[in-house]
Amino acid sequence: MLPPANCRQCIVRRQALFTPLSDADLGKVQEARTNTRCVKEGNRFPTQVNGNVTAYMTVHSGWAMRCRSLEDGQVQILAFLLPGAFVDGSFELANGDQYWIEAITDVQLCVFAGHKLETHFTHVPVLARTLASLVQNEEAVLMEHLADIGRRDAAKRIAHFLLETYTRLKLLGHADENVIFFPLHQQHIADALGLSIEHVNRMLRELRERQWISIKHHRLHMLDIEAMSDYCDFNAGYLQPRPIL
Amino acid sequence: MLPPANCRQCIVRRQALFTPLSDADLGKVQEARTNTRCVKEGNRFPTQVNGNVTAYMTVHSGWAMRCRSLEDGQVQILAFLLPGAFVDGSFELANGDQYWIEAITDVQLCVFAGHKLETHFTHVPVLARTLASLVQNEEAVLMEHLADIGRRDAAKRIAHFLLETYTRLKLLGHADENVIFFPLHQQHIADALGLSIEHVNRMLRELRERQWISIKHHRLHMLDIEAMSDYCDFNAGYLQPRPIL
DNA sequence: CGAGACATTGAACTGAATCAAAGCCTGTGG
DNA sequence: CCACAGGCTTTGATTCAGTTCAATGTCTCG
Repeated sequence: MLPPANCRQCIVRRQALFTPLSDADLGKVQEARTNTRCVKEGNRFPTQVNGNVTAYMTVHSGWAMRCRSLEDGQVQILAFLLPGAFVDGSFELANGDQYWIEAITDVQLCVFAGHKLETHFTHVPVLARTLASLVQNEEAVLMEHLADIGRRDAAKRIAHFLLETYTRLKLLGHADENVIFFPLHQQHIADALGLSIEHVNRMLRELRERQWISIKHHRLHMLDIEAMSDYCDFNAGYLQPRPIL
Repeated sequence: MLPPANCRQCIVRRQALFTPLSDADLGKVQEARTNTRCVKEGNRFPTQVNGNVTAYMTVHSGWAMRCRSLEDGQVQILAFLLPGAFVDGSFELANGDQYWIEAITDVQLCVFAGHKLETHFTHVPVLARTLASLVQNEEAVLMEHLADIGRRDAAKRIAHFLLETYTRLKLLGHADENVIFFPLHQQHIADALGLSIEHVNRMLRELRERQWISIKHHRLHMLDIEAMSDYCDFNAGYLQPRPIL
């Protein structure tokens, strides 16, 4: 799915950084968008485009992940980025060896020239305020993951993760009839939740045998959201975007 | 340590939200500060003061923690708040049963009227931009905790946590000669790192026997930062505040 | 048809939890 | 000045959730 030439027509805009912008302000933002770009499955997001430092990007379509590698070769997936995600790549730029962002499926990116967008943060106050809100929403997800990994057992952890992912996509309008597109392999789930791939497999079987989920051909089917939410204490509250004032 | 009546003289200001403000802008912020307040050890931060919703606070002195409780009674500590921390309490306000902020020592707070500060976010663009940067720095710490809990064993996890805490205080200018004030009990460490208190005890002994640390009378002494950093792959890069543009 | 990538299963092992007692301060009151 | 109560810390023994190791199965694609 290619991004349109004009940001005004963009379908992910309402979930992204540029939600509350007036038509005039949106025009300014459009100027900062230097280009669009496809990152192929398995590749890392660019930290530079055309020789310019490009700290800012929006995921227009596809799935990506923010990664951290430890010195013993293990990988921790810190977050999954879905359409609409606004990425400030400056952190990865500064710590490129240990942190990076990688495409899980092919990803369409809108790339913004760092210095141009920074200018807008000053001239369009609501933009900076929206950025802060977006980062806070991201933070809420991270905090819930922390509770997940720190205090829930493997089965609940996985159940919670699947419910969260389903709900995020639903809020983005990408779920129909309790089914979502789900490109993750068991290794991704293991790396995100701090488990071994074999144990993920066993626990997924458990959830399958309870008739709560079914995963086939990269489609995740949620068969009993209520029972599952109850089981792992999932409450979607933390996923609701907080109002931008 | 009481906050001064005038924000211009505040010693934590350089680490906090109001770092880059001009004298005039600082005056505006000062108006939004409705009062200061002491939260006693063990008590929760206020979500209301004088009947007003007070979503914003700065920790002027003392230690606090952001908590999440799960339905089975377990607690996950999501973050420790140190002097200079800027707190947007709106999330806790909306999810008060499950999320809250609690004082570990007596804490001096500066409290801001939500609506007044929001106004300044619009009129003083750099303020909103700074907020976004602060939240991003917080996020970096959270991400590192995720890697910590997800992929490091208990001993490394604790070593990493102690190094992080020491470094954060050092960056704030609160460390002298490899010693910091350290009010945490073993239960706090357990709840932050997803371990049992007994295991925390055993692993602390291990670190003590290696002559890496010593904890006495609420003082943490770092005896061999180099060896310990090496052991647990600690790299302070993620703690450096990112530049506010 | 064969190769490679991913998923699945089983058995043995282990890091950390749990359960159960002591030990050790610190402050309080007789 | 001593006793003792309560909150933390320490230690040991046992158990268990989750890892590791080792195959085997299955799907897809050239």
